[in-house]
Amino acid sequence: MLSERRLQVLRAIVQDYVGTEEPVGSKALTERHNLGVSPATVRNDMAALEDEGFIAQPHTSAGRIPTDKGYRLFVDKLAGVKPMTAPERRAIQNFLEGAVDLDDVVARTVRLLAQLTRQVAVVQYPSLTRSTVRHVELLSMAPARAMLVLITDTGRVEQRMVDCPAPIGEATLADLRARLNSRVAGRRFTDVPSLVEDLPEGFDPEERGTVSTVLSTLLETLVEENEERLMIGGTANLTRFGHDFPLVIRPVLEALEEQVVLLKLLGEAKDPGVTVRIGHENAHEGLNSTSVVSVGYGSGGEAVAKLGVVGPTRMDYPGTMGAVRAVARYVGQILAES
Amino acid sequence: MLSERRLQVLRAIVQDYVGTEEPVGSKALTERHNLGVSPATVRNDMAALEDEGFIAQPHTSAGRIPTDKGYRLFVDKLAGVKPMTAPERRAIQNFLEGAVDLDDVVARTVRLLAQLTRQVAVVQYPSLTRSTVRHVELLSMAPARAMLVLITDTGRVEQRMVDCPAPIGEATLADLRARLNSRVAGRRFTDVPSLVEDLPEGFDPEERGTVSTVLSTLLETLVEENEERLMIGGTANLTRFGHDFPLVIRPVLEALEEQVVLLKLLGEAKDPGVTVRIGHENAHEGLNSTSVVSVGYGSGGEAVAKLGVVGPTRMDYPGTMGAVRAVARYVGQILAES
DNA sequence: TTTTGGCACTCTTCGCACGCGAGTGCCAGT
DNA sequence: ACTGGCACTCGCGTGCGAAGAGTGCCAAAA
Repeated sequence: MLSERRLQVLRAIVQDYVGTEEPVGSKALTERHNLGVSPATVRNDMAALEDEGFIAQPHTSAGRIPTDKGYRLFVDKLAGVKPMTAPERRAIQNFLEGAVDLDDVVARTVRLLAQLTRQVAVVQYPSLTRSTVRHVELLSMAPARAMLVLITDTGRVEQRMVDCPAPIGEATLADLRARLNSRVAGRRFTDVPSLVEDLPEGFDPEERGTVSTVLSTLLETLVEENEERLMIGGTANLTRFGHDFPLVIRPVLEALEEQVVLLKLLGEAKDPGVTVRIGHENAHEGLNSTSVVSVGYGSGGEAVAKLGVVGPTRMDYPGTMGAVRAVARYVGQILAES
Repeated sequence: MLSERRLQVLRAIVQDYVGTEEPVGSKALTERHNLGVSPATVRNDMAALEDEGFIAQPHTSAGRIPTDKGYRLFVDKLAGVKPMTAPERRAIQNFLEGAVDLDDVVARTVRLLAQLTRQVAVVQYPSLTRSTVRHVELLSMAPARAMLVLITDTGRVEQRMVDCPAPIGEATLADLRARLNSRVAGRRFTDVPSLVEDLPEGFDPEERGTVSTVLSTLLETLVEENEERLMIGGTANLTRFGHDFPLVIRPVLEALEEQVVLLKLLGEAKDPGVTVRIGHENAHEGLNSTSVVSVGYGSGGEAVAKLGVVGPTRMDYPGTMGAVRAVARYVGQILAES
C-alpha cells in the first residue's frame, strides 16, 4: 500500500505536469508544493511510485510524468470534481437559454463545452429507448406516393418517402393516419411494433399492401431514429495536444469522424455520474493517447443521452469533470422546460 | 509578356512542388522535365518569373516555390481539369446511389469528396431561393400549442413549436392547414409572404391572433431554412498540410467550425463552372494558406447549392477540380432522380 | 539577342564535440 | 524514516566546419 505522502507526491506530480506540460523533478516538486520533506525523500517516493507503475520517465535522467494508471489513481482517489463558480454557472444557463430549438440546444451545448474545457466537445442528440412517439403524419405526395413524418417527444422530426404498391386515396390515408395515431401516440418506440402488428387487418384487402408498406417504413424509421446522432465541436483545441502532436492528432481526427466510434465510446460509460476513460482504457486505439470525460444527461431524472469531451490524457481532470457535469445539468433543465 | 517556355517552366515548378513538397531548383527541373534547355537558361527564366511575382524563394539559395499568383496563372492558363477515369466515375455513381435519404446523400458526398481528393470536403445542403414548399402540416400538441411542420421539395423537413395566444380547436387547425396548403404548396419560399398576407382575414376575429402567430412562425422558419447548413468531413486530411502545420492548421479548424464563414466562402464563387480561390484570395484570413475548390450542383439544370474542398495551396489542382466537378455532376443526377 | 558553361558566393543543413544543468540513485549518517 | 552529499547519466543548447544545393553573373557561343 502507498503511504499518504506518496499519494500527495503523485497528486503534486499530476498537477504540475498538467500545468507545465513538462516532466517534473524532485527538486521542483518540493519547491512548488510545501510537502515538508526534502527532495531526497521525494526521490525515494518517486522511485516507489515508478515501481508501482503510476509514473514513468521519458528518458533516464529526466523528470517523471504520470502514466495512465497514475492518472486513474489521481481521478479516483486524489481529486474531486471542481465545481463551477457561480458566475460560470450563470453564464452557462444564460447561454443555453437562448436556444430556439433542439438543434440549437445541442449546437450551443457543444460550443459551450468546447469553450469551457478548451477541448473537443461531443454531444449526443437526446433520444433513444425511452423516447415516445408524439405524432405520426401521412401526406399524399403523388397518387402512389406518400410521405411519412414521425415526431418524437424530444422534438425531433424524421420524414421518409413511401412508394406504395397501389394508388392510395386521401380518405384511406386519413383513416390510416387516425388509426395509427390512436395506437402509437405517446407510446415508446420499442412498443410500436407489437401495437401496429394487426393494423392491416382493419382495411380492405386491396389496401393492405399499401398499409403494410407504410407500416414497415415506420418501423424502419423508428429503428434509424434509435441510431443516435451526435455533434462535435472545438476541434481546433486539438492543437493544444502538445508539441509532438502531428502524429497524435491524425488518428483522433479520424476517430472523431466515425460517429459509430464515438457513440460506442459514450455508450460504454455506464456510471451514473461523470465517467472518465483514460488513455488505453479507450477501446479505440486512435484514442489511446486521449482521455474521454463523459456524463449522461436528460430532461427528467433519467439520462436519455450522453455528452462529454475528448482531450489529452494530460488534462485538468477536476475542472473538466466539473464543467461537463455542470453543462449536463443545465442542458437537462433546458430540455425539461421545453 | 512571358514567353511560352517561361510558362512551361512555371508549370513544371508547380507540378514538381506539388509532388515533392520541396522548393525546386533549376537543375532538378531540367532533369525531370525535358525542356530542351540548360539549367542556366532555366535560371534566367526563374529570375524573370520571380520578378513578376509568380514564384519566390523561401531563403536565398534555396529552390523556388510558386506564389499564390503563380498558382493562379497555373490554374487559369496552364492546366486544364483532369477528368475522372471511367472506373472512378462508376465508383462515384455506385457509392452515391446507395443513399437512402437527403441526409445520407450529403453525408456520402462528403465522404466521397474527402476520399477522392484527400482533402477536407464541404457540402452545402441543397435548398434556398429556388426551393419550393411541398407541404405544410399543423398538429395540435396541447390546447394552446401546435407544431408546424414544413416540407420542402428538396425533401427537407423543418419543425417548429407554436405557442398560441388562445386555445385552438382541431377544426380551426384543420381549416387553417387546408387554406395554407392551397396557397403555398408548390410555391417558392420567396413568394410565400405575399401569398399568406391576407389569410387571417378569412377567420373569426378571435382566431386571428392565433392564425397570425402561426403564420409568422412559418415565415421565420422559411427564413431560417434559407440560412443553409452544410456538412464537412475529411478533417483528418488536414495533417497533409506539411511539416510546419501546427500553426497553419489551427485557424483552418476554427474557420471550418464557423459555418457562416464557410457559407460565405462557398457563396462567393459565382462562376458557373468550377471555382478556385487560392490563398489570399480567400477573404477569411484563417484560410489564407489554403485553396478552396468549389462548384455549384443541383437537381435540374440549376445550381441549388455548392460543394467543394479546402486544402493547402500546394494541391493537385487539375485532379481536385476534376473530382469536384464529377462528384457535383453525379450528386445532381441522384437528386434529380429522387 | 538568346542560350550556355563556368565560377564564385550564399545559405541551409547536418554531424560532431563540448559543456551545462537538471535529475537520478545510492549510501552513509542522523 | 528522513536527510544530505556525491557521483553519474543524459538531454539540450551551442559553436564550428564540411557538404551540398542553388543562385547570380559574366563572358563566350549560337
